[in-house]
Amino acid sequence: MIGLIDCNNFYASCERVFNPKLEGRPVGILSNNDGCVIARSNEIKPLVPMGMPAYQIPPHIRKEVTLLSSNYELYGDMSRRVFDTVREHTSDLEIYSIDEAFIHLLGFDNTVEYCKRLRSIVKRDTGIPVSIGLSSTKTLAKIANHVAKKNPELEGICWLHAGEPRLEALLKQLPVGEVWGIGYKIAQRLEALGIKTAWQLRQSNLKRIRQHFSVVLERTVLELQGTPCIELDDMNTPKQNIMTSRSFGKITSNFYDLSEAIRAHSSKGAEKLRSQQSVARALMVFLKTNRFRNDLLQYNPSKLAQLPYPTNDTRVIVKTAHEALCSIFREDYLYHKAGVMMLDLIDKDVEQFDFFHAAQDTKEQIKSDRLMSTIDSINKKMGKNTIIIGGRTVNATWSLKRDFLSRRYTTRWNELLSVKL
DNA sequence: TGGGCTCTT
DNA sequence: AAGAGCC
Repeated sequence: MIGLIDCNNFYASCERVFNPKLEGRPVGILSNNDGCVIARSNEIKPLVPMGMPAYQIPPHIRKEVTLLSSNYELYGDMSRRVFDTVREHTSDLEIYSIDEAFIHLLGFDNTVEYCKRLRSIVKRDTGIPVSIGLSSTKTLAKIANHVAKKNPELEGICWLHAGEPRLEALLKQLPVGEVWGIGYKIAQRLEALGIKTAWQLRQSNLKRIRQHFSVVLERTVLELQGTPCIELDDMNTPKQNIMTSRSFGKITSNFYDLSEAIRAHSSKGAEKLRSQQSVARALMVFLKTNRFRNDLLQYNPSKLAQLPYPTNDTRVIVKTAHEALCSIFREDYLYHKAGVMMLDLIDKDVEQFDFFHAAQDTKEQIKSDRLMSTIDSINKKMGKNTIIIGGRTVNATWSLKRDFLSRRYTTRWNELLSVKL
């Protein structure tokens, strides 16, 4: 049996752990640059739709709600705490996202009781409320989780047996677009074919689905029928691409703003490569103007650049990215976003023995590795950006807008929660 | 009016 | 490369 543990309103719940005044209040968390609402407490859900740009919230509602900038350092650490706690009580944990994990359980009689206990332990030890959906496949466990959240009398746990009559009734009133893996586009196309509910999808002809759509949807149908066929990557599976990008707090046409942003992004990309023991053979630098500003000229260039040899050396990557930037920069535009993608990644150890790519002098390679791992370990110990390559302006004009940021209560000594006695 | 990833066609 | 998905 598969269980899906999902943290309730995760970002809002994290904020509430350290600021109990937010309990019972409508709380929304904003995307980077305080752009749009990406997470909501239950109380704000009827007032502000998911994804609404903050500036579009009507003033009379804005007055009533608390909006916070996203504090990923806090959410990331709270996520780790939640799943460390879960891991103490289950053997098989597959983390799926910052706030969700699948667990594999034997279907013993008191599974529901067991999950209730787990849920209260997580709440006690981390302050985060979770719900658990149980069923025979991941897709059905997702639906069970949804049911658990919507029906408070279930106390956060819902077990859906693949064969039970209740399941049919439930799937019949579940719009097809709410099934995991079915987004807006596919839902539209399914509805055009007369498939409007999860039940109709479950009963539909596999061959027909395969013909009209893809194996992905075929697997979803099988999962709805109770046949598990969706495998997730292990958390340690190295990424195939690594992207680092940000939109700017303010649009800019200043080359030095852009070159600083690209330096920071490519440097971060190199760090990410090293953390998964990969090297890149190529990278791509891109710039974007603000597509919502019809009054401004649009320009969205990108430049693919080969690295001189497969590498994760910050110095080489920053230099290559800078040259790519120079080749696409035009000064007559106002840029809104810049980023760097690491491409064509291979495992570092494979690369070292790869005759065709052994293009770099071995001594230089060893020196580079030692320098990079020294930088990484100092940054790990002393805080990120303790050592950086090249300069960096604090509060650069391109940096993020985060006007409503809470403290990083769990990861910074100088931002700990203070209590007055 | 986000950022970062995967998969399939 | 484009287009779909997820959170």
